[in-house]
Amino acid sequence: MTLRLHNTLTGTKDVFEPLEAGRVRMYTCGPTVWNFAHVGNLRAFLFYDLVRRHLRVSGYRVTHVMNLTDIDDRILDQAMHAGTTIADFVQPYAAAFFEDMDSLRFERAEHYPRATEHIPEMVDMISTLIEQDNAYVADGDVYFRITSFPKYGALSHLDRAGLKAGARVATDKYDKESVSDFALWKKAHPEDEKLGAAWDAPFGRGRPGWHIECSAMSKRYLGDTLDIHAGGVDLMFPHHENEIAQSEAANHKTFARVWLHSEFLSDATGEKMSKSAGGFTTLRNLVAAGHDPLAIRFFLIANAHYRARVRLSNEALHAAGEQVRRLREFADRVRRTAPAQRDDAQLAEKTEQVRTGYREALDDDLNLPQGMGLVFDLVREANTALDAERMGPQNKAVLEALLDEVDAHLDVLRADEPGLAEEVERLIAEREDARKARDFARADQIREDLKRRGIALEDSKDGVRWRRLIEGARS
RNA sequence: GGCCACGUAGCCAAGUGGUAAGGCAGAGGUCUGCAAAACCUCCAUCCCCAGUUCGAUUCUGGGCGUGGCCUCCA
Repeated sequence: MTLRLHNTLTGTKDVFEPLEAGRVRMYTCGPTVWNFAHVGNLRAFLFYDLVRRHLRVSGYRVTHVMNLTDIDDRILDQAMHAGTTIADFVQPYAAAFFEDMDSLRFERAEHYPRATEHIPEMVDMISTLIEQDNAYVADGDVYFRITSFPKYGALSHLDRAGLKAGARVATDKYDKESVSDFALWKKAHPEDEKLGAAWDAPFGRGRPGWHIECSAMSKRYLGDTLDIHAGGVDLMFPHHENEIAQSEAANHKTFARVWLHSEFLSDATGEKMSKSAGGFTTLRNLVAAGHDPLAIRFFLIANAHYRARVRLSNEALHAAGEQVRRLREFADRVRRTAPAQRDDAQLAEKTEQVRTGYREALDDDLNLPQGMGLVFDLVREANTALDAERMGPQNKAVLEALLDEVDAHLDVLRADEPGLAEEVERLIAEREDARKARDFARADQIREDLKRRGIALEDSKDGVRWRRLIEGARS
């Protein structure tokens, strides 16, 4: 099994090999906590989650760093309007971010550094860049001198000419040597003091520019060279390009060996979802609309490949919910069915086939959608075998192992409410008595009552089963 | 204007130089006290045109369409 990942730097799927055997250093661009994360943001974050899970499945020890940007122009603006400090303004959104992460079952990263807690590291790096003439001070601001870094543009494949053509920004706003030079440090304004957004530095009091935090914090937690750096495609330019310039100029080492970029989520109209454009949907919105967070998780990581654009729609979300339901139903059935005497050779072969194919799909640039196609194919065949009572002990063991492997990525199968309400069991028993007495009216009434409370009952030859209805799938 | 993706059934979507996974939705059926679940059957010549090839949805060129980046942005 060799893992291949699509590296933006080379534009091809390359065999992944970390610098240090068995260990992966990964940095991923996290949220700017000026608002709730929207589903598009979450897609990128969930992509990081998939990467880290698969690395771990592949046997690597992963050190994953995901930053929280808690200072930038938007935060400054908002805090000003709210009449608070940036720290106070950001707090609820940072908390909301972690709540969203939890309800979507992100696996926690090892570090979540915040920009404002790493000012000294940034100041150090900026000082180095100034000493080396990679940066210059202009009227209290500090800029990175792009002409000092010839490789600039290698990641996004933009050349200087293209940059100039695209430079439609108000260029006279700053004292930059060149329009494409970017800010490392911004001079403090009087308002910044009130917002708690100014720090001392040898080159003058001020606040950090956006890009420097990632360079400084990744160095602090992961060293000069990262194995993997990931983010959304919109971060490729200029953010990641600037990170490379800063880090490589300062450290004289390759910054990141593999760059992974996930595609956008578009809204119903097919356009990119973005906070600044206004029309965006948060996880809270979707949950309020009746979608299960795990259906959303499934939709975002398993419905389409991470490098394909995805359009958010109720129908697609519903489909994802059904798929999760089907998988859970199946996993549950395998678990609770007593194995037959003998194993079924055909089922054994199929399971092994799917298991191999699934691994290969994931190793091929994390093609989870393809892997799921195989899994659902097996679900059907295995259900047939279960119907015919052909699942033997070995079959069962391998099936369960496969489901565990799949859930190592998906994480939608494990239940989060282990202790089943005793009351439900009691009502089921009561309904069974009613059925035996052929009092179907009473039996149906109990089933209806439970359904209204979000619990479905199913009669099977192995007895009555109950399950929680997925939100939104209630009818 | 520059650079770059994508266009597969009602919807979502994977994929391959040799006549297209999977899921949702829909139709019919088996099973069942009813229902649910499960299973079975049905449901696409892969945007258009030209070229390369024995053969292209898959390669090349052109066209049309959609979208992204070039500016804060996952």
